[in-house]
Amino acid sequence: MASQVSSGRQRKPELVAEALLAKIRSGELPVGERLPSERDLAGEFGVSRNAVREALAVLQLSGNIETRLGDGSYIARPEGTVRDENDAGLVAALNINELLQAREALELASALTAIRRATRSDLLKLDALVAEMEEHLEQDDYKTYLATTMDLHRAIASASRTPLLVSLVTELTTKHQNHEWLLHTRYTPAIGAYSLDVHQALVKAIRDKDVVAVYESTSQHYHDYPVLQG
Amino acid sequence: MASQVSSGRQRKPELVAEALLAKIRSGELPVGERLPSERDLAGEFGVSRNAVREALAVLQLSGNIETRLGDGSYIARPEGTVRDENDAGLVAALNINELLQAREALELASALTAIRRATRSDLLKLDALVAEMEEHLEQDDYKTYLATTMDLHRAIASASRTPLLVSLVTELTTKHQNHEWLLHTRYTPAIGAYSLDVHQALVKAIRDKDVVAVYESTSQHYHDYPVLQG
DNA sequence: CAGTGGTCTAGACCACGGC
DNA sequence: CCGTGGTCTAGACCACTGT
Repeated sequence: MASQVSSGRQRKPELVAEALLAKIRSGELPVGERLPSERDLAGEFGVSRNAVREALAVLQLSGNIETRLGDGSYIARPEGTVRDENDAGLVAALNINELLQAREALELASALTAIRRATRSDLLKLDALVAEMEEHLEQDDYKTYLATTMDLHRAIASASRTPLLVSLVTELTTKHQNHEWLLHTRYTPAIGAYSLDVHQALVKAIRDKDVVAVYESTSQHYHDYPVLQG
Repeated sequence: MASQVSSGRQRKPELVAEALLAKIRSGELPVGERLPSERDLAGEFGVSRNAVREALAVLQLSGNIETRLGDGSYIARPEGTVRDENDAGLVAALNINELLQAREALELASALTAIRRATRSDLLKLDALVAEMEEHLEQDDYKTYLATTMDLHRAIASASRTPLLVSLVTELTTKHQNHEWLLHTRYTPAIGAYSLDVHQALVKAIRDKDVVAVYESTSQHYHDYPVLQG
């Protein structure tokens, strides 16, 4: 029955879901009301029970109905407020302090996750970056030193094998690098040496799988970060 | 044919998915290899094509295979290896396994940061949510229990006072809830009790400012998460 | 008990891709 | 062209819930 509706490019389940949603919106199906059985709905809409079930599954996901096994489906709420989150502007909206807080938290997560997931080659890469930082510092090339520091943090994120962390840390460090306030930070040999020390400790802590040491070195890193507070 | 397999309590699609996953892990199906057609797989496993399709849908969501219309399905990667490309899309682009990894890392960061920043009222709110979880569990209302669990994780993120973490954890838990139906989480009283235990330990660890305990309870939480493919 | 949702089947038709 | 995945159907059996 219900000969193939060839015209519509929309799938049957979607059409059914929208029809039911319309009835909910119009008040024809008030909250708490019990829906007809799946078999009845199939007959009413001229589709198979499978199509009806898929439509109901969608409405369940959006929280519009609630289904009870052996009983029936009930209207849960008149209009599901659908969450349409977009993380595009998420990072962009952060101010300086929030960005620093975010970096601290995310790099802590990266390092702790890297403890469990880093491969030997990951660790070697971290060693190489620390060595590179050391060289830049010896040549008083603070600018390159800073850039390599960012590379290190991105490498740690990579070692965590967590795609979202890689994306976020990359985005945050890049934004960090691009901000002019970073250029205002005055690196002296003493500050540089201290910074290197903290990063060496961080890498060592990851290799030693020392959770507490990772936590402390990360806290240290940001607590002493050369930036205006407030 | 293939009369009702009454033995297994597991659904056919899951059995098929696990069988295919085993072949992938064993190397019998190397990366890039093309799977037999859905019709052939149905014959091979003695199930209907629908069951095969549902199994393949799960493997697609977890990123193990890639399906091309009119062509076939191909092995995308052997296991939790990462996909390189794109930084756009971010959260939206994550599959289930990556989403779980991201949640673990971010919630670890939230909890650890909350150790330093949570106020007394934050802690009281966490207690309240744990108590609520306890009640839902006593009533065997696993669905509401799960929802409250997500609330708890969001509350912990709030307690970290880190805007980006709040946004991300909210987004991830919401997306997770929408995918829950595919995970076919089978909550039993034993699993529920264990889960509650882990969450209670987490909140206690935050209050005690016990870094190691936070790390361990978070690891525990996700290590034992009821989901296909560890 | 009868009715409901949960699952699975066998078969059909379509649109698309490669040969 | 043929085979593939994408969709839908009609019907079946099961486990559960309400009365």
